[in-house]
Amino acid sequence: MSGTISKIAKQIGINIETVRFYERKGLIKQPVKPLQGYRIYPVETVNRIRFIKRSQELGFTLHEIEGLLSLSDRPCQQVEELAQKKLIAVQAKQADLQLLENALLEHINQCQRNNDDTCCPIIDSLQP
Amino acid sequence: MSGTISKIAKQIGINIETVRFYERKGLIKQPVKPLQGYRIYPVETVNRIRFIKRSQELGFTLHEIEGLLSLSDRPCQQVEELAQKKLIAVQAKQADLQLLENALLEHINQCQRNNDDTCCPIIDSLQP
DNA sequence: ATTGACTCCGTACCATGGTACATAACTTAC
DNA sequence: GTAAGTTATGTACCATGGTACGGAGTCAAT
Repeated sequence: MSGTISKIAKQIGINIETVRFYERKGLIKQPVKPLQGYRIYPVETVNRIRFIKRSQELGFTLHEIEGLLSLSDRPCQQVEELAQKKLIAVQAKQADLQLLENALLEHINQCQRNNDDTCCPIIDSLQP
Repeated sequence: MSGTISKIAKQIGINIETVRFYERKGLIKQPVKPLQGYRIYPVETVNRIRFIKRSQELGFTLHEIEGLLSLSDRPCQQVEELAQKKLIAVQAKQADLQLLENALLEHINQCQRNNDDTCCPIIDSLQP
């Protein structure tokens, strides 16, 4: 679970440089360098990176993820407020995706009803 | 409909520089410079830019749009396949967002029932 | 004790999708 | 015909999210 940078990077499935990039961005904190040996990245940091990666898959930017992560360091009251804000962001994103899905579905449907192989409704509908 | 660069940019609602950017990217072709006067962007180019913008709204990258544009002479099937792939990705993203929304809602609830102001378990449950 | 693998650190570079700006030439309006 | 507005052209810069690399230092095994 915990380990040196290459161990945890491999475990998570990301590049070593990405770990360092997150350190530079302040998204994770760099473990203290021991007098002897290499830095050991604790489980919490590994989990934090996984959280970042999962959030990215959900369409959050690193900046937004910073906000999500900051939830964990604050008193409960503030956490709730931030969570509410994020909830609204998530719901807005869902609405956007719904629009996108509808548009795609409509275009695909038109395409499937099309017998004329020489023209495509998707292309046509995108062209004004 | 057709016009000089600033006319058509304003018409489409984009920056002049963006038109030039698309020229540099090869997404549209630069009209021939006439011996007298400014370049005139034909209707086809205006339509092509609108196509690019509409496609972007549907979540396609410029690279994918290049593919779409080059496919426009090809059978409908290939275009449909591209749209199908995009649709599946969109639906997966929606499902993930639904999970996140549920998690946020649940933890906002927990937060409201929580009397201990020093700890707040919101983030932990979002972690893998 | 030396080789090979890994870490550390800084800096440079990459793609994506633009945006800005300087300078000159040209066009249009008055 | 002169000023104001546009165009033309090249180059530089921006944010985002990384990736690569050079030159140390350090570690583990033979």
